[in-house]
Amino acid sequence: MEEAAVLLKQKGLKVTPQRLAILNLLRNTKEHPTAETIYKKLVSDFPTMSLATVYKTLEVLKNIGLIQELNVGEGSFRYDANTNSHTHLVCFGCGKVEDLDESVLQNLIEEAKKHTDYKLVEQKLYFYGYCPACQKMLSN
Amino acid sequence: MEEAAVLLKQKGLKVTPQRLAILNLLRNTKEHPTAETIYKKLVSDFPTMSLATVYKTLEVLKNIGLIQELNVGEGSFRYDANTNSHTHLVCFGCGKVEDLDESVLQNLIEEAKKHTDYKLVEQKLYFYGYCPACQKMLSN
DNA sequence: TATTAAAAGAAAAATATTATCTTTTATGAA
DNA sequence: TTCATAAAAGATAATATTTTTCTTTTAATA
Ligand SMILES: [Mn+2]
Ligand SMILES: [Mn+2]
Ligand SMILES: [Zn+2]
Ligand SMILES: [Zn+2]
Repeated sequence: MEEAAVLLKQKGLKVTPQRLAILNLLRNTKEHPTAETIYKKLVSDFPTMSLATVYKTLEVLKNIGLIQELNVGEGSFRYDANTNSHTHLVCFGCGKVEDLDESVLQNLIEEAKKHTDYKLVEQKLYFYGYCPACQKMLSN
Repeated sequence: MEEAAVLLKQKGLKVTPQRLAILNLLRNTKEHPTAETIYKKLVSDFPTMSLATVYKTLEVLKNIGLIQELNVGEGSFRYDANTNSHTHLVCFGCGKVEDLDESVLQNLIEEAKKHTDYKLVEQKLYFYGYCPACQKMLSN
């Protein structure tokens, strides 16, 4: 049995095809999809899938630490199976959201601690700009 | 005439009591209020104020660069009359949002540029944790 | 003061998300 | 393997935030 199934069981939660499908979809994409996008991608394989189930499942997966929720400032949340605190790039041109796969963040939290008396737990860093493709379009 | 009024005129926009009131409220608070909160604070002074006007005004003020919109991951946006790209602290305990008034961000964008081929325009950095008051409550 | 385009206000609509209710199913026991 | 049952899925309604539409009011200019 895979580790996600084990974790669900440990928490007293049922292992369902929908939960595994949503998790696997997130684990196999780099596009940080929204609940709506996830639903649309799964409904062909799971014709009875409902949007409510997607939302409820995302909540569950988030709560047990298998995924994280992103908020880049759109109307809706995006989801990411990479639960590490990592930096995202958001393209103003096409709207895509990508990882910045370098540890720009590495010592940022340590640096921030010097400047506040908050007990810091985590941080979110989003960069906004234009991806290479959109830069080309703009220059034409 | 104050500078905000001048700017509105320059853009061909009318200078209205509602617009000035919303801007002044934002300029005189440190709490990064939501549209709803702004509305509630103003409705006593402006009994005819409507929530739609608050939303439309925030959109206008944002578009002309007098305020910025924050999204710390709640259901709704917050607003800030400080339009500099600065870092925010969000308390998991009481939910308040404060500025981190140190330039933790200073060279962050320069550092990030080394690691991406995006054309970077801006960034958002939010730290999450517990404010001093909430730390005390937790330790009891 | 009169004209008028823009803004305000009121209310409806649109979205995203959450809650409720019924049906189905994963799970563990017999 | 069934069977019982609590949990999850699915359908739908409700909620909350934001946007849109429409009418009335007002800021700006002549
Ligand atoms: Mn990511
Ligand atoms: Mn601020
Ligand atoms: Zn792009
Ligand atoms: Zn606090």
